[in-house]
Amino acid sequence: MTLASPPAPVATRKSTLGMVAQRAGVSPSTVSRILNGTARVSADKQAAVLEAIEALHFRPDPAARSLAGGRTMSIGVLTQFIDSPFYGEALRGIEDTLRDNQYAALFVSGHWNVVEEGHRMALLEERKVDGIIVLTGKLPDEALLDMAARLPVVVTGRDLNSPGLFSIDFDNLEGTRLAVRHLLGMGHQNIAYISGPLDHPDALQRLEGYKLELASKRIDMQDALVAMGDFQEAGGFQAMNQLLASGARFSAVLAANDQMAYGARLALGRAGFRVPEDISLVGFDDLPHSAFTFPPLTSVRQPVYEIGAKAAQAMLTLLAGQTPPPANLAAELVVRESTRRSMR
Amino acid sequence: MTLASPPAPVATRKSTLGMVAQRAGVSPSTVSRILNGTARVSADKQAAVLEAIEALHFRPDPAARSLAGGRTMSIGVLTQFIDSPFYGEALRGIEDTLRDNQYAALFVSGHWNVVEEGHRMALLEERKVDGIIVLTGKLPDEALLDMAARLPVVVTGRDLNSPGLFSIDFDNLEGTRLAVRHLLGMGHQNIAYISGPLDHPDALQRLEGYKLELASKRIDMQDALVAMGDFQEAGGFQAMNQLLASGARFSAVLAANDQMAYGARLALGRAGFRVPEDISLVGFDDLPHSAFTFPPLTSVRQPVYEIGAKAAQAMLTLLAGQTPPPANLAAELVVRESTRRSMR
DNA sequence: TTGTATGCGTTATCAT
DNA sequence: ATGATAACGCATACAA
Repeated sequence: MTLASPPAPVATRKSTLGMVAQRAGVSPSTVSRILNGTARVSADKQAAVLEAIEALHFRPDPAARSLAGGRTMSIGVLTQFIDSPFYGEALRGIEDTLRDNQYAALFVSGHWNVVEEGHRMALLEERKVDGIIVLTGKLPDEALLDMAARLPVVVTGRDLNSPGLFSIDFDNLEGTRLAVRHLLGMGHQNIAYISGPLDHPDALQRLEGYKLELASKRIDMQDALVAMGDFQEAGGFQAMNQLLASGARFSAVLAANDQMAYGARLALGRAGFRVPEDISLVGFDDLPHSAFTFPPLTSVRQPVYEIGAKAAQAMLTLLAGQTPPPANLAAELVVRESTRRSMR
Repeated sequence: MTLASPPAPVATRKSTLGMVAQRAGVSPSTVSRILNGTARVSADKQAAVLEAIEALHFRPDPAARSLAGGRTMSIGVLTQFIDSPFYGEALRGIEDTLRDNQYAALFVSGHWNVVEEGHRMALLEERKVDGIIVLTGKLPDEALLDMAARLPVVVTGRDLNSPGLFSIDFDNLEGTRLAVRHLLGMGHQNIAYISGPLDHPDALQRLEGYKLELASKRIDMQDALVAMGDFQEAGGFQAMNQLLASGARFSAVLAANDQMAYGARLALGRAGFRVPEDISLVGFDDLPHSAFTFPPLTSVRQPVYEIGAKAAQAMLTLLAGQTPPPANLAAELVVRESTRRSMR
């Protein structure tokens, strides 16, 4: 070992932990400890290292960390469609929160397909993410529990807790109840319902809320008033046409999501019905767009951005070895101009 | 070296390249070579290794690869808002294409803010992505060129090519020209325009197209017919109100994107104007939703998913050391029901 | 064509 | 509290 090495030129190439150690006159381990808060170090060394990090613009290499068994500072996020209008806001909430904490998000899409979701989860694990946030999806609870045994997991859309697994449920059931109550309160006795595909957890819960609220008011649900959609505009359009063609009587329509409500609104217009003069219409999700449809759509609002942010926060808490506080984000009804008192 | 090792238990823990080599009876380097196609190996060894990989379910560790200076098999994607309705489809195109080629996408958001975009680019480089796809944004060309010197870069929204840099431009200018031509052809002489924010590249190009088409038909542009929006519904709404309040005469409105067109349509409706009977309305982007507004919106369509897919393909080509073929995705006008012949 | 040896940047184990 | 040292899993120069 040569005694006198030339004074370290400031960050010629990419600086490493070793270079920081050298410049601060400490061992690499000490630098690592300071970086990770793994152990206490004396104040003076701490200062020297911090100075060196600053001077060399040092940033730990995620790959090296990963290899050495440390944190990768990245969180996997299993979403269903990267361009989902609904979950999109949640992604933003997650991204913002993680970024503020030096974590990077690795987004993958499961396309509402169990097999694909499984593959993506495996990919995330392979990539050694520090934790996984699952936005709803169709994975069986066991799969999540199983994953949670190895990695912190936060999941939305279910009520399922265990050590290492934290869930934030959507208020789907209460959401549709709110909507039905609103319509009932305005004198609508016959409320049609456009459901999402029933193999979809959100769809199931929302339909349940519709039934429950009706039942609680002692109104019997008419099968002829329920049509199936696909959670897209096209499905809402078709479902509405079907409802119209069936000859069933109704003065209001509740769609299981806003996109289907948009489609239904078009079908209604085409058939010569005015909204809300002839038929009242309510959506679910309160997409940003819903305040600007014609007429603006009454819709059930879920604080999706906040849910994403809370999910990310919960993940950080889990990562810190603590238990996140239960998160309950209530749905609320945003009344706009697509609903009015029944004239019948 | 012991002669008889117990028959390798199939993938007890995570299998490594070393384990594959051992099982196949070759050296680790040979396995690596086969994995990367770095050199030719004899057919028999090749087969043995492939068999072992299969049997052990071996998947190379991205972190280790990265550390050793190899590919990370991940591509950074700089988008502006992870939940953008417009670019969302491009993200899907990118994701699909990359996934089919064993690459993972690392999405980051720049929020149309040069500084933030710079930070995100740095983050991507830190994470040792193999290449970066930039969806438009405000980064100066030099920044991209600079990055391209170190990493393959594919960028949308500009016309800028150099070794290691491939660009796919949107057809913004021709897009608005198409829309104006359509309106002109229907007898509309006074066409109002709702522009996006002018510090936004897309907005600038689209406005230019509007001006150019008008000029080419020897119609002089009236400043009073141009209002500024923010590329969101709210901005379109306000801009439309402003246009209405100004007392300017026009029989058609062209909005620089669909979201503003939605807002404009609401403002029009509120003011008692019918679309298209009183005023024709054209949007830009042809978001999936536009086929279902009331009335369905005539809009300029850009094949966004395809652009995303092409960008990803171009990246793969670049990664393979080749030059991607020039990609020209033409815009087209989708005529729906928000436009009709002028009655004046 | 194939194998050996070395290093990538960090964390963890074990000393001290 | 701090330092030396050994992995982590892979790619690659070098040797054969």
